[in-house]
Amino acid sequence: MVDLNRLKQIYKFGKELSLNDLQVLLKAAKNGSFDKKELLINEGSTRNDVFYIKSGLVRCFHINDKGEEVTLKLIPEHQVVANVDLILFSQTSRFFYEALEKTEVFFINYDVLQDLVSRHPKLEANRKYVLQRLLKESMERVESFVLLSPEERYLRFVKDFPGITNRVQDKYIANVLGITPVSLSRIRKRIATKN
Amino acid sequence: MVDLNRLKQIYKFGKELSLNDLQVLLKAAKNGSFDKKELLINEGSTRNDVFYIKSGLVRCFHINDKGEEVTLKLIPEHQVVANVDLILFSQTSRFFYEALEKTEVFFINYDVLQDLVSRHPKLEANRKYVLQRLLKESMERVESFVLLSPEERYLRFVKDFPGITNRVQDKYIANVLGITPVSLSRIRKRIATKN
DNA sequence: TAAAGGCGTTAACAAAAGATAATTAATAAA
DNA sequence: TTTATTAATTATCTTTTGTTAACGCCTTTA
Repeated sequence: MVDLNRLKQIYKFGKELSLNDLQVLLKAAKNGSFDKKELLINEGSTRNDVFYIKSGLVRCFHINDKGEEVTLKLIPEHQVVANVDLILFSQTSRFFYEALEKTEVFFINYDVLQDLVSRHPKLEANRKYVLQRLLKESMERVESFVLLSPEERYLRFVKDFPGITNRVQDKYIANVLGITPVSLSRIRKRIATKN
Repeated sequence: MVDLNRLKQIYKFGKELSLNDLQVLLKAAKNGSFDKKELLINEGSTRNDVFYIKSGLVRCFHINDKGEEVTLKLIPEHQVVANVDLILFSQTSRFFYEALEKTEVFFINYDVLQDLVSRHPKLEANRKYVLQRLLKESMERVESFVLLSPEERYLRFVKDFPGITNRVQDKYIANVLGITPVSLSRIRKRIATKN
C-alpha cells in the first residue's frame, strides 16, 4: 500500500486533492523515464499525454527559420509538461520538449484525464489548480518583460529558479530571458563588477 | 423574455455553456457602467468582482518607483477583467484598472461565482474556458517577447488587435510591447519608409 | 479666443544590445 | 589522456534602444 500522504508531500501535486481522488489519478497514470537529450514531445507531435515531472528538467524549444534552436521555457521537477499547442490551440506541437537531465515522470493521456475528471468531479479542482499555476507563472513572466530591464529580469529569474545556473547552459537562460547569450555574458560581468 | 441565443452571439461569453447555465450566470450578474477615466479596480483594492466587458476598453497599469504609469495590458470588449492579484496571488491589487472609453460591463462577485459554479457544475466548463483563454493569450505574449523583435512584436500586436491604434495612445501600446514611446515612434517610421 | 497641457515626432547623445569572430574554458568523444 | 566539440567570454563594430529635451500639433481649459 502506497503512503499517499507521503506521495503528496514528495510530489506536491494534489494540493487541493483528497487522498481518494489522488489515488484515482495515480492509478490511471503511468510511470515514465527519459534519458538526457531524449524527447518527451517532438515538433509536429499530436501526442496528448500530460506529464508530471517527478525529477529532472525539461526544455521547451523551437527551431526558427535560420535553423537555430530557441529555448522558450525550462520546466523542473514538480511541474507539468504538456503539448499546449494540442490542448489549447488544437494544432500539432510547434515545440520540442527535451529532457536536459534524466527525467522521471508520471504521465496520463489527456483524453483519459478528461474522462476521469468528468467521472470524479473533485479532480476538477486539481485541474483548476494546475491551470491557475500555469497562468500565474505566465503572467509573471509577461510582467517581467514589461516592467524589468534585462538585467533585473536575469536577477529575478535566478532568484525564482534557485540553482538553475548550475543545471543548464547559459544560452538557454539567455533565450528564456529574450536576450542573446553574448548579452547575458555581459550582464553577468556587469553584475559581478558591481560587487 | 431575453433572447439568450442572441445574447450569446452578441456577448460571445458562454461558448461552451447551455442556455440554462448562461441564464443562471446572467441572473446573478449585475450591470455596470464606467465613464472614461473611471477606475474599475484601484491599486490596493480587495474588490473581487469579475467583470465581463460588454463594450469599451480597459487599461491595466502600474505606477513604478519613479511615479510613472506603466501600462501592462489593454482589455477590450468581450474579455474578462478581474483582480488577478487577489484571485491568483491572494494579495491586494498591484494594478489600476481604468476605463479608457465609456465601458459597459456585467460583473459578479468572485465568491458568489464560486458558489454558483459549485451548485451548477456545468458552469465549470465556462470557468475552464475563461482560464484557458487567459492562459493562451498570456503564453502567446511570452512567445512574442522571446521569439520576436520589437518591430515584429508591434506588427503582430496591431494585427491581433485590429483598430487598437485608433483607440488608445501610442505610449500605452509601447508599454505593452515592453519598449519606450520614443522607440515605438522610430519603429513606426522604419516600417513606413520600408513601404 | 487665448493659454495650458499632453502627445507624437524628431534630434542628439549615451548606453545597451545584436552580430560576428577570435580566444579561452569546459565538456565530450576517441 | 589526448583530441575534438561545444560553450562562455571577450573584442570589434553596427544597430537599436534609452534618455532627455525641443518642437509642432492637437485638445482641453480658462
